[in-house]
Amino acid sequence: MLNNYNTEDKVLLAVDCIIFGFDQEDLKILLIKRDFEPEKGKWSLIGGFLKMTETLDDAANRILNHLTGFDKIYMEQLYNFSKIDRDPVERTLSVAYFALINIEDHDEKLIEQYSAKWFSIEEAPSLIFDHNQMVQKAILRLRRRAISKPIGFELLPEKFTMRQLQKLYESILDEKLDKRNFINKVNGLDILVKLEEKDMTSSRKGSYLYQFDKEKYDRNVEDGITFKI
Amino acid sequence: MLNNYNTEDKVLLAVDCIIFGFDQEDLKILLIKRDFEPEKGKWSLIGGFLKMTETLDDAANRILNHLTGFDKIYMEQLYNFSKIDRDPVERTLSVAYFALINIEDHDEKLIEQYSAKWFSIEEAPSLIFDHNQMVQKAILRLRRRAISKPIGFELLPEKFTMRQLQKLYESILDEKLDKRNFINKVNGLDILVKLEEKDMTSSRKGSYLYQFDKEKYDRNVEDGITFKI
DNA sequence: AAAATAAGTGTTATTATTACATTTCCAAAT
DNA sequence: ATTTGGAAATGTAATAATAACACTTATTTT
Repeated sequence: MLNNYNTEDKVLLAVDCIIFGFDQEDLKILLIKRDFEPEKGKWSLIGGFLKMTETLDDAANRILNHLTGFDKIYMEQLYNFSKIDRDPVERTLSVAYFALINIEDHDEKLIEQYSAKWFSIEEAPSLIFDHNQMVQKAILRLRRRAISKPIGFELLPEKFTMRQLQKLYESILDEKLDKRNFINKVNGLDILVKLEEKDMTSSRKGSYLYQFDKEKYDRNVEDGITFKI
Repeated sequence: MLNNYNTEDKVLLAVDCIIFGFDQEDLKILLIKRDFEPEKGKWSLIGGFLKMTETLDDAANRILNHLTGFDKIYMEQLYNFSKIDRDPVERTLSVAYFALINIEDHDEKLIEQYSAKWFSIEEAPSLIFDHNQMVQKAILRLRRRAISKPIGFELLPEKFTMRQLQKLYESILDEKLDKRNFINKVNGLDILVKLEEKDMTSSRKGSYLYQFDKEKYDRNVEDGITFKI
C-alpha cells in the first residue's frame, strides 16, 4: 500500500529574486513597484509562484527571464522564508534566489514595462513583507561568494578596467581596498587577459582594459581557489 | 481588491533532517529504516511534512524532537530540493535541515523505537529519493561551519580531551591535522578552559579534560572569528 | 610649457601557517 | 624497585601570505 499523503497540508510556494547589478560605481538591486494588492504601490523584489511542473530553479529562471530577457543568468538558491504571516493574504512560503546580472546589457524596455528600477544598496527603499530580510541575507551571501570565487564575470561588462573590478569588490565588501595589493592579488590569480585597448573615458592617460580568461577562471572556480582580496 | 492567489498551485513541503553526531572516533549520521511505502525497508533521513501552522524551523524542531527527545538542537536550514519526481507518490518539495547532536546524551530507547541507527559517513547505506544528495550537501556545509565557528560545543560531551576535539575536526574535514599546530591554534582562540581533571581511559598518563568557555565561545562566534584549523 | 588627473608600479614589515622530534608522565609488568 | 610501553605534552624555525606604504608616468587641457 502506498502512503498517499492525503492528510498532509499543502502550501503556496513563492520564489522571490534578489537581482544584483553593478553600474561602475555602486552595487545595485533591481526592484519593482507593485501594481496589485496587497501593498500596491510599494517596492518589492520580483517574484512569482512555483508551478506544479517546475523545479525551483525553473521558476527562478522563468521569473528572471521575464524581467530581464536573459536566459542564462547566474543564480543561486538562498533561503526559504516561512514565517506564518509573512504574506497577509494567505500562508505562503518563499524561496529567495539571488542573481547577478550585467546592468549594461539590460533591456530598458522590460524595466519600464514592469516599473522596475535599480537602486543602490544604501538607497533602496523599504520593501514589502520580509523582502528586506531577504536582501540582507543575499548581500551576506554575495560577500561570501565574492571571496570564494571571482564573480566579476557576471557583473562586469566584457571588457573592464582594473579600477572597475576593484570598485566592484569594494562595493560588495563595503570596504576600501589598496590599489597595489588588489592588482597584485588579481594578477596572481592568472584569470585576466590584459588587452592592447584602453578605456579613455576615465582619465587623460587612459587605462588598459582587461577580459576574463573564461577557461582559467572556470578552472579556478572548480579548484575552489579562494579570491580573498 | 486583494489578489487571492486562487489560481496558484499548492505543493506538499517535506522537511528532512541530516543529524550529525560524533562518537569519539567518527563523524556519524542518524538514519531510520522506513516502515512504510514507498521504499519500505530502505534507509532514509528522518523527515515529515510541514504543517499549516508551523514555520520550517518549527517543523524541523518537531521532527528532531520526536527522534531525539532533545529540544534545543543546533540546526540550520540547508537547501530546498525540488526535482519534479523526487518523491514518486506525489509532487513534494523537501527542505533539508542539518543538525548537530551529542551522541552520548542521546536516548537509546527513542532510537530503537524508530529503528534508527548511527552510521559513520563512509559506511552509510544508500538512501531513498534524493537523500544521498542532501547528505553530501550537509557535509559540505558542516565543513564550512567547522572553519567559520568552533562547532565542538554541539558535538562533544561537556568535558573532552584535546585529542577528541582534534579527532572531531579531522573527521569533519576528512584530513589529518598536526597535533601541535592544532593545539596552538585552539589555545590561541581562547575559548577553552583546561580542567584539573584528567581522562584516564585513553592512556596511563591520562590527558587533561577541557571545557568550552561558553561566553568567550559565543563572543567569538558573534565576531565571526574564523576557526580555520 | 605648465598644470591637472588618473594610471601604473615594488618593496619591506608584519602576521599567519606549516613542518617537525623529543621529553614527560604514569601504570603495568617484571 | 626497576623497567617498559604508550600516549600526552610541548616550542621553534622556515616559509608563505597579507598589509602597509608613495612616487613616477602618460596624456590632455590650459
